[in-house]
Amino acid sequence: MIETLTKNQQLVFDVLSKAHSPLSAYNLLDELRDDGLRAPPQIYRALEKLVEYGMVHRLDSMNAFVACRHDDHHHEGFTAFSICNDCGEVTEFNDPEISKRLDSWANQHKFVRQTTTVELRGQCEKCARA
Amino acid sequence: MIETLTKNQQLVFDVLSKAHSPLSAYNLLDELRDDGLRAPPQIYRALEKLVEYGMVHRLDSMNAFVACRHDDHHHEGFTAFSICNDCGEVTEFNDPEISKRLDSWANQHKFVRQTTTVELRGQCEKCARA
DNA sequence: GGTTGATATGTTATAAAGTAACAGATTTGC
DNA sequence: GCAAATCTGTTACTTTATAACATATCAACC
Repeated sequence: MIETLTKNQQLVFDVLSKAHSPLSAYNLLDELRDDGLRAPPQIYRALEKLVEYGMVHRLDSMNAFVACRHDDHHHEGFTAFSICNDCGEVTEFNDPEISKRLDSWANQHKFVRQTTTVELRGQCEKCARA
Repeated sequence: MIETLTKNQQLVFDVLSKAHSPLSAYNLLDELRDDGLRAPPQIYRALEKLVEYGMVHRLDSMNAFVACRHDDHHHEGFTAFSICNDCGEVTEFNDPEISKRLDSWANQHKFVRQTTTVELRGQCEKCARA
């Protein structure tokens, strides 16, 4: 299922795809001012759709956004992230065992899970060595 | 290790302890205006210490805070949360297997983990039935 | 091709969350 | 009792996010 992006969605997605670390909505706004995006709602609306399509992830622990690096967005379940506090490097991973344990906890407690946030903050290998 | 709280820390902690759902810094400010807390930094400074002591948790996915419900704060590792989007009920849990898998991922990728966010958003049992 | 309903866009204004910086008060350890 | 560290109060500001409303574009159907 490939989504057809609107102009603003495409602009936002392109900037995020080329970025080497997470960008805030206002970082995106700065990048895209010359392309005619002048106000926050234009950015937030594009982000909302991109997140819905699974093409962009929102990092709750830092109020910022990254393009999904998986070829296939829409992988079921959730995505976990490690985020380097020094260089901003973000790595996505998905451990089925963790997924299973969260499911199992939710089932036992009859909690209807809608979204899941898993974020590790710390230092990436390179920054830890430095 | 029992922390001695300062006046403002105690005020903030008391309000959080009595609350039935997460409170934002500004909710706390509203509650505590009559007690002499008039500006955001007073709240944020108290929260910072309380979080450091492990007595309060910050919920990244909603920019809000809850008092820790475990008798012993300072449990090693991290705490996972389920948060009801309807009623705000928060449950803390700690699955050692998840902890282990996250450790294992971090070790394999030489990622130095400093903090961990695990938050499930959805509906609690009661709200799911309604 | 024109009408209609849904979705996307542009804009202004404002709300909500968080921090910098500085002065003064209080506590702690010696 | 003094010095260092910590906590407090305050002003002003930055960053993040949304409400509300008007206009424009698109898709589908007759």
